[in-house]
Amino acid sequence: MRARNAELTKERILNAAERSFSERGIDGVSLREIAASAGVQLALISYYFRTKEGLYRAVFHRRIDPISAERTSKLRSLMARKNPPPTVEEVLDALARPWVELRDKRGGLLYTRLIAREVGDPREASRGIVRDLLDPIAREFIGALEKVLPNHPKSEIHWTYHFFIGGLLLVLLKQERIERLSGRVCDLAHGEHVIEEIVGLFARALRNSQKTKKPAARASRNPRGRKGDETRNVLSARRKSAQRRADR
Amino acid sequence: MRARNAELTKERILNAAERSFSERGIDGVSLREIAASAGVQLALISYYFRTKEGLYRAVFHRRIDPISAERTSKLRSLMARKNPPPTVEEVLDALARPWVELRDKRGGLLYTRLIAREVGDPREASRGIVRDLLDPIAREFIGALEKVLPNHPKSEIHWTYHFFIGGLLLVLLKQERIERLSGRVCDLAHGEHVIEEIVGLFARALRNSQKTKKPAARASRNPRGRKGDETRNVLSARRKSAQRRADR
DNA sequence: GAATTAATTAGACGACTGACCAATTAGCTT
DNA sequence: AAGCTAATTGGTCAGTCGTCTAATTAATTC
Repeated sequence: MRARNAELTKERILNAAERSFSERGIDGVSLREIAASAGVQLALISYYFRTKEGLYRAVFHRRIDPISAERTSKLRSLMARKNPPPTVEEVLDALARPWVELRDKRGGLLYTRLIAREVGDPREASRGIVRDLLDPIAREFIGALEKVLPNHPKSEIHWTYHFFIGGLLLVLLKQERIERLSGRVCDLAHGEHVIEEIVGLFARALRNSQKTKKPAARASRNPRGRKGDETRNVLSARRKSAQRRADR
Repeated sequence: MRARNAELTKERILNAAERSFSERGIDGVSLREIAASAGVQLALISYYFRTKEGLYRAVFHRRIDPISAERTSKLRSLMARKNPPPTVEEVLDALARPWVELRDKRGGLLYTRLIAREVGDPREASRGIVRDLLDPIAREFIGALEKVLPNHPKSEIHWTYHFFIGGLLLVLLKQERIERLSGRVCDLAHGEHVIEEIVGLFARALRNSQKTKKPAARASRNPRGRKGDETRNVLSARRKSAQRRADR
């Protein structure tokens, strides 16, 4: 007889479900498998989560709140800072870091994969998980990027945001493949390194954009719109480890 | 009675399968659904493709060969050109264009989504479709980027390649979401525009990298390793429509 | 310590799954 | 016109699916 502890039982089910769903998708797993690997009776899943989709949603909700909270609190305190003003690197860092660091925690990789899988699922729209849980974050970060880069056209900010997320998701998802292709040149194991690479690349792209919001409007200073003086110098305000690879 | 035409029947099955698989994944679809939407008897699927996975693989093989061929032929003729030498933009363009243009053809979006889905599937390793069909392309393009950017460290090239693919896949996959979030600021409908944005962004990032392969080795000309003189000026060799947005 | 409630068990339901088979039909060759 | 083979049909197979119900057990309350 199992010890009667509802919370523990739910946790066991959620853990097993998270693993199974992230490994084989919502349709690739049966509730019987989940129940078995959780060491729990099949009917307990229905008892606690009603349906299979209910369980699936519960897996998401368990983890999404802490991450979202960390992300937005990080971003808000960052954007509130006046001196020195927040940099592009810092905004992108606040966007990538919670994901990457979650990956390195126990079970975190599973959840990262689960999110990537849900994002890639054409049926996700009907579930609305992405829309409800991730859209608010997207809006907030896009808004922050627009504030940090006031002269960049809106469209470019949006494009960059989605390229960034896509790149991050793929890298977190296809770790083995990237290592295989790169001959271990890319160091996927250390999250700090991943953050450094992706933040660096996208910050560079944004900084060196030739486009400006209104082509002729504010053309007084910095006429070609590249290498904005004020955004460039705050590189010194970067995070600890980000410096170690800034050769010369 | 159906007209007896084996090729046509196979095509009908493959078309229906491509649609269903891309919409709901390999586990989200039953062979009966595919047979029904193809207007074909269930047993004909087994007859032509043996198993469900056999059908799945056939869907990939039907389309991957033309794309791979187009991509590599484009890339090879590009890399063979001496004067002017190939640019980063052109290499990235040859990488993105076949995908984007396929999307705009009949049924192409379905296949694009199918690939994204397979790439995101944790079980894809066991099938080996990505490894067999996409790894060769990846190696070739990474090699080309290394040739075009001889002073960039290998790792940066690799990272950039994967970020590029990830960004491209996500954008092609989540078209509706991006339009929703951007308030129609991003124009996903025109493939040319998508290519322009992603190629521009990543080329900018690569061009403005501060890193060099061997910090002090080949430091004769272009000592700071940024804004390579020769790569910068060939911007005029860019593709037709790429110019239309190069404001000022 | 009996009553009440929450947690857990065991089992069954109809529906659906992929695979397979033998029988039948149409088109081609000779 | 007959023979042969490829193409197509209708149906069956053993399993598995998610969900539900009724019975049983443990913990809590009065």
